[in-house]
Amino acid sequence: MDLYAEIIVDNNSTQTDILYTYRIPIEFQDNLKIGMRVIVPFGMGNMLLQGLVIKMKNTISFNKNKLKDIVEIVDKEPILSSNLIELGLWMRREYLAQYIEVFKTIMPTGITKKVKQYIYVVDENINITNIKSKNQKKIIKFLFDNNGIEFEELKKALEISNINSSLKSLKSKNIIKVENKIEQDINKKYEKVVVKLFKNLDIPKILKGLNKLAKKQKEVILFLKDYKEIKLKDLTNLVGSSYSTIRSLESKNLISIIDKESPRQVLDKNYKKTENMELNKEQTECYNRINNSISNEKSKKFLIHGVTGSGKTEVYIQLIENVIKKQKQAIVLIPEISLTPQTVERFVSRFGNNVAVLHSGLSLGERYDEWRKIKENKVDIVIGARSAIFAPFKNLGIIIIDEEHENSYKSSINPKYDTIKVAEKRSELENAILVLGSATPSINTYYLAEMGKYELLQMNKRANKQEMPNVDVIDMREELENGNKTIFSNRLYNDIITNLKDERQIILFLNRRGFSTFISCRECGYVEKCPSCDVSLTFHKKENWLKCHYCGFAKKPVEVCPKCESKYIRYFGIGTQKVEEMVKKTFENINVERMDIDTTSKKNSHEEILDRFKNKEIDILIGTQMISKGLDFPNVLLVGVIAADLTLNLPDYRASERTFQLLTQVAGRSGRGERKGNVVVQTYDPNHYSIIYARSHDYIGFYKEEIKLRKIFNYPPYVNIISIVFSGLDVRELEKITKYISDAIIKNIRYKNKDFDVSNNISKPMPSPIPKIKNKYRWQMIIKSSDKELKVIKNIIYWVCIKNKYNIPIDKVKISIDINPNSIM
DNA sequence: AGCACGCCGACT
DNA sequence: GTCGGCGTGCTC
Repeated sequence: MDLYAEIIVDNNSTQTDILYTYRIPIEFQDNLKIGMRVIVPFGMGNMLLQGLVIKMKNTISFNKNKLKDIVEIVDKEPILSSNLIELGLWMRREYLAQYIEVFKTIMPTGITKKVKQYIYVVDENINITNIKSKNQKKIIKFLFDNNGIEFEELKKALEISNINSSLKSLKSKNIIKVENKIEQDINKKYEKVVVKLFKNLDIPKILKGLNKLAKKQKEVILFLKDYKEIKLKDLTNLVGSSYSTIRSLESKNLISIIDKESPRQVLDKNYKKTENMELNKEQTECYNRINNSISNEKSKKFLIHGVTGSGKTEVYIQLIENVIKKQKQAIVLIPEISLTPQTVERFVSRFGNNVAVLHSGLSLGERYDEWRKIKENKVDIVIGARSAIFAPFKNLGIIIIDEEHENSYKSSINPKYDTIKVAEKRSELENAILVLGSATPSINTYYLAEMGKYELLQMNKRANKQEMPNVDVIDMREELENGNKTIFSNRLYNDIITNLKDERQIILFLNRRGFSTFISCRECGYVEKCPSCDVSLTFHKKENWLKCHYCGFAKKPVEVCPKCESKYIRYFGIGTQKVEEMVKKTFENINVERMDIDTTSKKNSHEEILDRFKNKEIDILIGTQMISKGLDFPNVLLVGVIAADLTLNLPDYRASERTFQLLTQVAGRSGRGERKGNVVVQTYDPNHYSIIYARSHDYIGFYKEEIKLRKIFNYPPYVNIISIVFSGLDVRELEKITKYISDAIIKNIRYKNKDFDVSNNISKPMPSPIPKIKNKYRWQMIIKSSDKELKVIKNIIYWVCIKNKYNIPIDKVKISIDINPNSIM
């Protein structure tokens, strides 16, 4: 019977982004299934590539002569379920990505197999004088000493420009042969294990049979009495014997030494086991509502809006318990930055080694091991950052997304997917429950809850009946008028003093790192900028460097203005480094620590700082938004926000939303113990609604105000935003191409829909808010689209920008398309 | 993307 | 003739 497979080929090009059909040879027809990887010949050179089987069928609609055969099946079992394949196909259309990009995201990283070619001389006694070509002679000579060398190595060693044609010619003359071997990037980790082959009953007999001098061997035999098998390393350690002792026992067939796969240990197993906590009234209500749906086994979506400290995690845990009882599995997503041991511990201490953890801190091998634990049904729960949404569970029961509003749920690389949307889709495909949770839901999600797409569950009280902290807003303009030029208002200063006296710990928050944001000449106004990006350089005092926060460029600060040679160089704006310095200057004999990207770049430094804070070795912790999430330190009664305006003044439609979320989250770090906490918010804009509502912990009030503005100014959730960013080295060319593309898109949209309001929904192409990054100029166009029109517009963008229907010379520019981006900057 | 093919000019 | 360089066009 004829059977064909449609395959995604492992080739990173928009031009090969289609499904290719291959014939399935008879001998593979029984074993090949959708979701397996195969090796196929591709292109004119029949280069062997990995492919993923997406569909199977028994008829084809085009010329059979073009068909090639699948060469080999890679997997014994599908690595992707049909649900995950469908999810991937959906993502491709939704985010205008390529097949290969999507499926590389869904598959575990590094699983891709590469075919390597090994080159051999057929006859080692060949007479090379018969070979006329210089290059071919060179190759054969080299192969005499390096027979069976890998192709890439040969290429590197010989530096022959057109080595492929020389090899081809040699091959056709049967002088060399090429062997293909499939190699995988990551190898499983193996460990030697000793298996007992004798019965305990026979021990006396065995001991007698051994040589009198074989003292150690006898010890080992006796030791093995209590074991069926034991790791070689443990055995030699515990008995104090050497490997040779064990080996001689092996030669006597008393034991065998085998290589056993050992999963790398990602979690520290020594977490204390904890029991369920009793749920309060609100938690119980919430739990029951969701649990009903779990019992009904019908896909449903929930949004838990619960204030900071309302005990959402405990509800999640008890829901998961029930899901597992039903033989189903659970995915728990948390934002990357709060994926600290503190959060993971809560789940692991309840579920033990039934949990797999996936996050960016893992090595490729570790990640692969965790993935396989899920795949092989060794765990029922995965906890991880956004990519854990693709965990290959077979019977998914629930997806929980905590801190639903977080930016990191939107991917900024292709496919630029929104985890919330993907989770919605997956929960529908798998018939699972989706639970989103947040103290400050994103405006989008809350709107959808109001529209009935999510069932809204409110938790307004803190679980241990703690009171919400008191938030005071300080007008920094008044402070200045009263002659206070420091970065601390009188109020914050006094509060810090009292809290230090009471041996309480303090968190100070400023969402900007470095020392000064820009330096400029007072005489002529010259500002030091990055030579390859169009942004001002940030001064980092500790390293005495001006750094570019976009490309990492760094230089020593100037003492004289390079433009007018004036010595009056001034440093403007404050960052966390400056706050640190001011704290040290103002409050003596205290321990201060700063936590931002600059101090936490080393592995584990994040945890180390938090551990020291927990052990009260730090009095004042200063940090960026890194410290706004999930930290639960009962000894903190004061949180100070140095400048709330930073996020507020960004030219982005979500600036208010961000500010409100950030203030609420930071405030939530205060008063987690028995006593009521305090928050001091310093700002130059105390009457801004996001600050006013954050002060009274009034999410709903904020939401109502914000959603009104979104409607008036035509922003999400009322429209979708599509951002297309063009970047290239030549500005004039970039501008020209951007305009061609923009015109083509507008023309097509008009053609499809005469009534489309182009002037209100499509921005003219213009330079990006950051017009240059890493020497590449950036132009941008923004399209607003209703849900109804979105599909058509995306399709137009696909044909114009990706398939290049109009033959615009787009190969010189990079086009990045982002559907509903995090920010439009 | 990665490769072959074809065309051209340079070099033995 | 052979080799290297480069532009073009295709990949089931």
